[in-house]
Amino acid sequence: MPAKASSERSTASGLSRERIARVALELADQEGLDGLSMRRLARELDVTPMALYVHFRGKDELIDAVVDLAARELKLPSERGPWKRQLELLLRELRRGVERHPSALWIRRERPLMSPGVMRGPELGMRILLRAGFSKSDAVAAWRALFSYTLGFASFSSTARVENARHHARAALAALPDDEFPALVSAATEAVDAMGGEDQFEFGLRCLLDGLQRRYLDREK
Amino acid sequence: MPAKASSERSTASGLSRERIARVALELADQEGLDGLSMRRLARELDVTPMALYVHFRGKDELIDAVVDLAARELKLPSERGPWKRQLELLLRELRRGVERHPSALWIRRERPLMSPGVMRGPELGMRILLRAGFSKSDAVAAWRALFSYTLGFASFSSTARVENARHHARAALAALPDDEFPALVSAATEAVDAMGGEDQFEFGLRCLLDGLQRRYLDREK
DNA sequence: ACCTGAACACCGTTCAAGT
DNA sequence: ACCTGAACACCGTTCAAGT
Repeated sequence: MPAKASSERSTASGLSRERIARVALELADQEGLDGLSMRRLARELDVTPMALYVHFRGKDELIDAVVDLAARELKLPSERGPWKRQLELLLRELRRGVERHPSALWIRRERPLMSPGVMRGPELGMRILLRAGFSKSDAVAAWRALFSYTLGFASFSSTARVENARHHARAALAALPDDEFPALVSAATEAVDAMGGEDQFEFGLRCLLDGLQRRYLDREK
Repeated sequence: MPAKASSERSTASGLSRERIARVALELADQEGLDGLSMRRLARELDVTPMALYVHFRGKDELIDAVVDLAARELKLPSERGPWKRQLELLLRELRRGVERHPSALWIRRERPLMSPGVMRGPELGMRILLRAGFSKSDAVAAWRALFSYTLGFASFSSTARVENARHHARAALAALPDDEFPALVSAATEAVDAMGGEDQFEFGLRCLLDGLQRRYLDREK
């Protein structure tokens, strides 16, 4: 019987694309992106490194599957209520997804991954914007801005990183010469306290949404 | 005589933190972040891998020096004119810096780097915001949003990546089932055309600045 | 102080072989 | 079709030794 390529049937040793990707995601979550190696993953699965190459062409393909898997976990919000509220919920969920699987974000470095799993978020975002009255190209621009802000915040202000980073930051800020960095030194306490909070994220997000509405929607009235 | 990228003559013992970091940055620019290895860098410098460890404790310390070097290249704008204009110029320059040295961005993954070189930008940003009338904690929040947006855009919408990515994106969007992704498929042309332009960046930036002004400054009047 | 050379414990991947 | 085992060309870093 011919098997579909994407079928999740497990073989004698219990290996399948599904299972490999899931264990790889767990491994990356626990040990960080550097901990996710083909050899380490094979060890985790009690299998030879080369066994993985039966299911994936190489590490890149495996990694794409891992990111897609992580993206599928997102619980997309319902499409009810004001458009700004819908986008808030969507981007909050996107950020929480990245928070859960930080390494999945850094995996998407050079090549843009556009598998169906990862495109569910963008699809919903575009739908909300189009329905709100944005033209196609305005909607694309608006989504781009919202998306950049959200992933940028998750990348450089993640709470996970912040917990480890806070004392480091405090020391680094204290070490800056205050004749050269007066603004930073004077606001050091505020800066450290403010690192990576969910509130900070939501506040910036609302500012961006306000601005988008003004520039794209209100101008025609 | 083999043509070297670096112009200055190196004597037999001409190794220094400065020179090592500069060659490392060139290497990362040319070959990507994966091309920057201690062994490869040593080969480039006609030296044993271990010679580098005389000047740097390890790869992490070297990499911090590389990022700091890249950050020092930024030509910060003058502090004249309206505050929104000043921030526009600053963040545009920040984005261009990342565009010039894409790998420097991805280096800052786990640990937050706060060397004097990289803090010049944040310092100026904070100064502008404080002078504009933002309170300390509002200024921190505002900078955080602007910074996240800028680096997020540079990370996920870089023109460098886009040139390589455009046809890939076109194919990937075309491959999405349009009953499941109606919004994306209908705006595919706009989405591909709009990828990573400088205009897109500036437009989103202005929206964010507008929103920040409304939420933080105008509310008190 | 500055650099070399050998060594250790890792990588991703190819290739030939086993079942 | 699925997996093993050995091999190749890489890593970062330690340690002892040379100058």
